[in-house]
Amino acid sequence: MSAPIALVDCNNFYASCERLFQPELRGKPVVVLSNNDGCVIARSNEAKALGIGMGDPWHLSKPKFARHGVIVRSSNYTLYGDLSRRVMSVLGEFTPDLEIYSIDEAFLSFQGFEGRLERHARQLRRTVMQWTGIPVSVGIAPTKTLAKVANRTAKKRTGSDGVCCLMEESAQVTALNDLALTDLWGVAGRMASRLESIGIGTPLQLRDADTALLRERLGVVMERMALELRGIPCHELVLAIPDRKSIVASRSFGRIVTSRDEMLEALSAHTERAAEKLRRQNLAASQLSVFLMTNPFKPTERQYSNSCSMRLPVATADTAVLIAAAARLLNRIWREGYRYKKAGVMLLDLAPASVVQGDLWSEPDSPRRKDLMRTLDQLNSDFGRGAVRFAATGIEQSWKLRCEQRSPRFTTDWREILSVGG
DNA sequence: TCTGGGGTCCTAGGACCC
DNA sequence: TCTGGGGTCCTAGGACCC
Repeated sequence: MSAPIALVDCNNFYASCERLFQPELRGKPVVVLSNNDGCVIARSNEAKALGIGMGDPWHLSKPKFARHGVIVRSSNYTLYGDLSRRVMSVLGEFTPDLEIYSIDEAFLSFQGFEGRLERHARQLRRTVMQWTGIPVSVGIAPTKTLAKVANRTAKKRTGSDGVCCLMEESAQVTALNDLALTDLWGVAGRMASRLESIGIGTPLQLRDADTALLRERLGVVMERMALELRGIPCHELVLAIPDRKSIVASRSFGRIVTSRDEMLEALSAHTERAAEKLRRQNLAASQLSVFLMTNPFKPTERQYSNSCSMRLPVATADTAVLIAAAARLLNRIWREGYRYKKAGVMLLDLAPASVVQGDLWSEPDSPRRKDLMRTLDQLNSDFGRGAVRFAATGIEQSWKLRCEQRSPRFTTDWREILSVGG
């Protein structure tokens, strides 16, 4: 039997956070809205009971909310982030083997607590409530996928005291029988349709399906899913926090954007935020991508969406360089005459900045350096001295890493962009 | 008028090399 | 003149998650 894994999940996390500081919200339907107050991203149990769905657009739901006295809050991510850290630190008191999976969820190893798993879970639950005021549910099972099922069952079953243990096969069958395919962690609408098309209509049927067939028809993900449902772990706890592989900064516009200048301003702001995140995590990016789009919810309007990415000549976390590159990319995909609703910047191909040591400046005659200097001169003439100065800093820090890891092809990409830009 | 933002993993297919 | 096939790397796109 595999070691027990517990999934601790905060109940209606954002709504619970709002309640913490406004006790008068307790017992009432509460929803939290997304950026720009666009749509519902969290609901208290009372709000769920009213049939309010995740992602419901606020502007369509307003009358209903008014009718039922639903209390509405704009989101406050600083608050949620802070409370999340507090909850996680309490969980850390219970075990060092902790994987923080998302802002409101963590997987814990319960190894060593066999025989008193539920008692241990109840104590954990009480402690988190006492120390942070946030209610959590705990699901225990031999695999992560089953722990997800257990957590869901704990939330749903009345009288479960917020804890559900699915270490026994019979208990697993009972719980799985209560679920639809799309209740499983990793199965959404499209995959459910594909499963149904090969005769698998329930979680139990998926568990018992032929794994070779699953792999052949649907890929390795569903094969693992079946194994996990049988209690055979395919996903281990990830105890060390891995470096990010990409960083995104994007926003829907509060009001429609139609001019290139305004778009550039927005993208510059996004790039700045992304670069800040990058530096905070001590990383550098080698690739940058920019995207923009009109409002897809308005089918009567002419639609346009596009994206463009480029490999940077060096890995950098420098705001000026990244903004200069983003401006170049915008020139490529900008089309006049559309009503833009959203835009963003993505940083990719990230590497630890601390590994990056440079010796470019000690090799004054290196052809790569000359290549780069021409590029920088061009940047300089386009974006002013600042760009070059900052770019030089970036190169100094990252040249060696680039040379070791990449072919020199990137220089042509970079110059191609420079020569095409408008 | 008004529909979020930030991530990960897997796969297929093309480029390239030998 | 004949004109193969396997391995690897990279990218774009799909699907999913919170």
